[in-house]
Amino acid sequence: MHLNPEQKKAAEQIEGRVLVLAGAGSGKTRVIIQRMLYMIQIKNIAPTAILGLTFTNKAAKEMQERLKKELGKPADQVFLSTFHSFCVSVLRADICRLGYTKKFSLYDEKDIQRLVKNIVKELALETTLSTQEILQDMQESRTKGKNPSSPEVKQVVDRLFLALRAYNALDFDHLLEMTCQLFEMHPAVLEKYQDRFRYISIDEYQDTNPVQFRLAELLAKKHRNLFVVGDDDQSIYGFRGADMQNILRFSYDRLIKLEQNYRSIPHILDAANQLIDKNQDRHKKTLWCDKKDTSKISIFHAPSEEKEAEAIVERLLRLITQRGYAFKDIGILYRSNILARTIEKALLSARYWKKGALHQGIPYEVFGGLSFSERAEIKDLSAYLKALVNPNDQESLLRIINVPRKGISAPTLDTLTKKARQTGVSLYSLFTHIDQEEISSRGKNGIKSFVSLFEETKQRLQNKPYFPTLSWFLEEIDYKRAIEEEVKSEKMQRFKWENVEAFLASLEAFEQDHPDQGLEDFISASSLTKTPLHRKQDEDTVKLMTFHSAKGLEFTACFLLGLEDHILPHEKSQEEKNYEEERRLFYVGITRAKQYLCLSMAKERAKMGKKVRCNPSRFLFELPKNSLSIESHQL
DNA sequence: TAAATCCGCCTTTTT
DNA sequence: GGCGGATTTA
Repeated sequence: MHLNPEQKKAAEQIEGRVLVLAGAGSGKTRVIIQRMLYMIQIKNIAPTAILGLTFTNKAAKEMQERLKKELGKPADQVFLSTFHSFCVSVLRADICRLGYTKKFSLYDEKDIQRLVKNIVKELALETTLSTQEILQDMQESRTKGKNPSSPEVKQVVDRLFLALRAYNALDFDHLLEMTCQLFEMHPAVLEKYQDRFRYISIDEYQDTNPVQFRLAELLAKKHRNLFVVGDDDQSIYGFRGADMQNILRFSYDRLIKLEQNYRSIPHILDAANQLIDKNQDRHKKTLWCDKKDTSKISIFHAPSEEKEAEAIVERLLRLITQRGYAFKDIGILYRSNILARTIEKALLSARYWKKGALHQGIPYEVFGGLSFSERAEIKDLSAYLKALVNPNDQESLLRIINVPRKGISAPTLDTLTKKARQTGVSLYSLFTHIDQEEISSRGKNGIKSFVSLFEETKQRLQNKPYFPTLSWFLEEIDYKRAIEEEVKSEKMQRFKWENVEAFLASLEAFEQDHPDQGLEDFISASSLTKTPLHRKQDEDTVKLMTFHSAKGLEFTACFLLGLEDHILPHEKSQEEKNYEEERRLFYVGITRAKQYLCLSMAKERAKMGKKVRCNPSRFLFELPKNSLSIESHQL
């Protein structure tokens, strides 16, 4: 692997605090991999002393694979994972010091929302804040590591934490918070990790929030070897608590800028550079390349969103027929998911010739929407497992106690949960002595049959493998029939059942790959990743996704659509006068393209069922005219 | 308890 | 315009 001089500097700077500002397409993953190789092969550093933190599973997996290709088996000893998975493994070992047990459950945002809703209802707060606003305030105060803005919200947060503790459950933010707490309250534990991971690197550092910052600083405090890579110009997760100041004010011993771009042609880079230069709050850098292709960026204005979509499809087909591109070389990107609708329709009805035959429908995949672990049936299955592993997990228990339906009504459950809270007894232990409760006999019978099956399943789960027990359990509760009764369309039933099978298959695969790990490890691994654990190959399809999900990817050809004021910058961002992040978002979109980039907008667009007139995005006027080729929407 | 209707939402969302 | 969640109704 050849490195340019700047990349080489970065790869060979092993000691101290190093900040690498890596522009889009500047080969930063290559640098991280080379650096690890250099440490292990040249500097004789033990692979186990290296920790690499990333934000996505995809990035972690890619790094592990690339490292393995170069290094072989020792690559497995390098600890490469997401912040969250790293925290899970720390907490599994030592969370007992914080009053939890290692079989804790993980709650996702939806679970927390439900829980908070109930808490708000129960507290009957005298406040004008909606549950939504409370959630938002809570979220913000937590990621920023400060106090909520009102006493009511504080009350809700306190209550939420009490509930989570009683249920032996954590949410995603908690994983980070608790790990920090553990390290701060138990220096010996921290020191164990400091001494093990003497060399730490963090990817996409511009996306760290204050808690992640704290965590990284704690880990690196003793040996001071912290290597962070990022691009402040690509910080687009501010709305989730990411704090750009972390990268802008990182105190470094050495700063290295990677500005040579290996991805895009000159006009695309010119446009990107000139656009982002309008931002004030940034480390100044300018991307350059040595490519000679002088093609310009296409741009057109269509009379309607339908016409815009058709015009994109037409251009897309030209790329295929005239330039020999494959579908998978093409990305269609937009600000928000709703914008996918119109373009999908146009892709479905497109007709084209391929290998002498007339085809209808361009193959495509839409990214985003409900991820695997968020689908109702998958949430049911993991709720079963969570409750089996951790019977204190009241939320999971409530989710599945009446699935499939067995006559346990909401009021019955309300009575029981209230009693559980007041007496400090877990809901499940009330279930096991249900005869003593005053509830309907139908409810009693339902709960009794649930408890006996549950107990038997727990017995069977004492022994590995778990997979046959789960299959047996699903047969027992006749989950397939429950799905069939729940949803009408046959297509949907099939889809859901396939998901169930995929989940079972992933349990089986996990057990084979990790024979020494427990069921709780499988559950957290599967709730920390969006896709089922085994993934299909990259198919030859056009990819549709938001600017946000496109970060880190590249396409030979890119279409950015809906570039209208109110969409980009989004109207809700305008209220906060926060244009800079929106500009970065556009920058991320532009820099995804290697050879061909097409920008488009429509004069009118449906908004909540009504057509409204739209103006071109103000950002378009910031691009160099010389780099644009203004076209009619009709070719 | 389950079906029917009504209401309010609608930016992005690595984990 | 379309979806999920909550509330009302049978």
